[in-house]
Amino acid sequence: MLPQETVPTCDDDSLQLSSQLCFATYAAAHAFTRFYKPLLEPLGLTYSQYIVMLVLWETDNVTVKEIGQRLFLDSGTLTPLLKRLEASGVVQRKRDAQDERQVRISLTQKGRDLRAPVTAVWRDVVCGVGLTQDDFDALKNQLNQLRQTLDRAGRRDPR
Amino acid sequence: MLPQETVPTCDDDSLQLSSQLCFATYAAAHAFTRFYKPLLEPLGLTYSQYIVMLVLWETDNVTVKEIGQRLFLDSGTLTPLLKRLEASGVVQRKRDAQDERQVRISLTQKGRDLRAPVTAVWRDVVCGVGLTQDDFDALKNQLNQLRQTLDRAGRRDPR
DNA sequence: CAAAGATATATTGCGCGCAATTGATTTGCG
DNA sequence: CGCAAATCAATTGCGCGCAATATATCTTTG
Repeated sequence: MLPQETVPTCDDDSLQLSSQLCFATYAAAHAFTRFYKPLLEPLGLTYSQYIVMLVLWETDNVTVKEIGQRLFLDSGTLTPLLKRLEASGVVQRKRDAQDERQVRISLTQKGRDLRAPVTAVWRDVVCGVGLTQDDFDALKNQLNQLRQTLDRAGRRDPR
Repeated sequence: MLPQETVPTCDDDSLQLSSQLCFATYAAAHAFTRFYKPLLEPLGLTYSQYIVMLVLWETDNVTVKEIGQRLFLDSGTLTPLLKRLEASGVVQRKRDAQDERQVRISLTQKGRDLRAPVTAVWRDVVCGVGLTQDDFDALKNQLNQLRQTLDRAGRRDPR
């Protein structure tokens, strides 16, 4: 008998909640935001704002578009979010002088100062997930791979 | 040297987007809903409505609370969602005669008829994720485990 | 049986995600 | 150059998630 690629079964029973990889992903993602919420709240950040700040701590003075590409979010999500971050004083929004279509986002001192307490939060989360380094990385890589596959398969006619 | 549990590192570089398991989970979950959207749209369902229907196809005539427990959602999310499902004619909402606090959700014929086309959608998704049965199940189980760990760790003083 | 507490759903308010559209700016092409 | 197409951000509209609160109903307890 030849070794064969076993594709997940598609019989009738498979349409159960417990069989759904999508639901496991969905539920785990929401569990993460629930877990983060009380930790980020004292810092005045939501989970989505937190991942935007991660981008800025890595690369300051980026455009809205660049943030969107890294986070897979669009301007409809980012514009109001960034305005809230600006209102709370952690970032500054400014039209690019060279290309006035773009808006560049830069950290304020208050924004830079948030990095240390957020690092502490992140330590809590790492402990909270209760995984070894290897399992942590393996799971992360599988999910990144899955996202990429889904997004590529999702574009119609990907020639 | 003793074998030791390797906890994920917490040095300064770890606070990068690419190191974040939470972001990988978050992004994969949104990729799933993006992938599902054009497939479910012709059936008049959103992704969230889809997972509610999964519950109902497994167990008809359940209370809002039971749906919430299975999906980790509360009444603030479910009540308006179920009203929309009722408005589109796929479910019926009715106060329980024995306990008037409860609202029981049951499928209409139109709701039962949706099961077949949704099974077809699910086949598309299974192919879209491009995983073998084993990888699919393993990833699903790890995510379920992760969700459980996060939710348990999240409750303060879990005595 | 009445009051107190527990339970189930509904409502309100806020912050996302995202599709679709708009407006401003820049680029590309004849 | 001049105008059409492309690009970027903002806006609008809708459907979640979820905390906090409100309301109605049931249960428990004295």
